[in-house]
This record gives sequence, C-alpha cells and structure tokens, in this order.
Amino acid sequence: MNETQALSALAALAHPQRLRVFRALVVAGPAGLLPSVLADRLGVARNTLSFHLKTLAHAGLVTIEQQGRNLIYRAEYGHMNDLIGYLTEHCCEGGSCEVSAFPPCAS
Amino acid sequence: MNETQALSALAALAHPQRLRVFRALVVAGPAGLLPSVLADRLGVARNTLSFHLKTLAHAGLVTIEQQGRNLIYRAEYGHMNDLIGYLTEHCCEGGSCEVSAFPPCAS
DNA sequence: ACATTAATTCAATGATCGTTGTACTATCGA
DNA sequence: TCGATAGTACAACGATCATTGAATTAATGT
Repeated sequence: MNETQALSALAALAHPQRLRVFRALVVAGPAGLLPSVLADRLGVARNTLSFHLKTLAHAGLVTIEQQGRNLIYRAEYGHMNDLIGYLTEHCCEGGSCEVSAFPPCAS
Repeated sequence: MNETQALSALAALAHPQRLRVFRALVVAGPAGLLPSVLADRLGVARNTLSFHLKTLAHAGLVTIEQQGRNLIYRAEYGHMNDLIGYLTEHCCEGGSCEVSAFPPCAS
C-alpha cells in the first residue's frame, strides 16, 4: 500500500452511496452482491451505481466476477486491511502500538 | 460513529496533504506536532495547512491544545478506531469476523 | 508600546467531482 | 431471431472543493 493507493481507497469510501455500497458488501461477505440488488436496496440509478462501483473497483476495494449476464461484486478485505495498516504505520514512533488487522472474513 | 461522521473522517483523509498530516501526527504520537513544524516538514503554506488541519479537527481525527501562541495537534486514535469499527460492522453477516481495534497508542 | 512570530479567517478563482439522460454491448429465454 | 434484462460508457451541466493572497487576532520578547 502506497500513498496513491491509500488516497484512492479513501476517496472511494468518502461518498455516501459508495460507503453504503461498500458496507453492504462487507456485510454480505464472500457471497457478494449483484449491482441490481444494490441498486434496488440503496435506491440508486443503475448508471450512477455502475459509476460508483467502478470507482470502488478501481480503488481495489471490491472485486468483480462475471456470471452469465450478472456481475458479482465482493468487498476486498485484504486491501482494506492494507489501508488500515498504512494509516497506522509507525504509530507513535514504534512506541507501544501494535497495528491491528482487518479480518480475512470467512476466507 | 454514524454515517455522517464516517464520511467526514474519510473525506478528511482523502487528500494528499491531509493524509500526510494525519500520518505524521500518528507517527508523532502523544507528543503531537505544531502547525509550523508540519508546514515546514510538508512544504505547505501556513494558511493552506490551517485549512486542512481545521478539516481534520472538524472530522474529529485530530485534537488541538493551545500552549501560549503555539497549538499542539495530536491524532485522535479513538475516533480512528471508531471509523475502522464502522467500516467493518456486521462483517460477513456476523460470520467468522472479529473487528480489530486501532491501538490506544501509549495512552 | 512596538515589532515579531504563530496561526487563523475570508473572498475569489480555477479545478475537480457527481448526477442525469442517452446510447451502447452482451446475455438470456421463447 | 426477437424482445427483454443486466450492466456499462459517454458527454454535459451544476455543484463542490482547494489554493492563493491579503487581512486579522493573539501571544511573545525587548
């Protein structure tokens, strides 16, 4: 994780609809969710949601798997873990801090 | 931590200079840093830095303590911890996930 | 009191981001 | 093949954000 990646991830999450999408995917776990389900659940237009999912995917926070004409989006826990690590790096100049990890989530 | 607070914190971090400021404060630990030190170290104009620090403070990610004409900025580890908790809430529908915590950092 | 330093505030400009509507590609079922 | 559905791509407008310069407040040292 470098600065560019961290900024990309943070900017991707710093938006109401994208944050809701990501949290929904985190809750969904390895099963993932389809764009249509997300669009219905969050009340977002399909093209708008597509734009936001693209932003999240480009930031490495979600993965895409194609199944027929459906796409399955999943939260990318490893990348989120890297982000947390980046934010807590060298905490307190190595004093009494241990950096915690985002769980692998039923992998 | 609610959605508004999470968005505020994420938006505050999703900026190159603010991210560097926050990381510098995390590294500095409880000692904190002065705006002038940050401005010199990061090569940012004072008024610009002031604007960014205000954004971070408003998001609850840093605290301010006044000492004479100096201000001491410190990373607010508790708030960062809450943010991580918010992002990982209900992970995998309560499956095998445990939410990790940002360390209290030599408190 | 005066000059100096620390830091903030404000207004204005330029740049970036988000939404919407439309068009497009691809897959499925009959 | 035809129609319907899933999802994406693109252009344009409106809104939001970041930087800059100048002015301001407050504390320090002489």
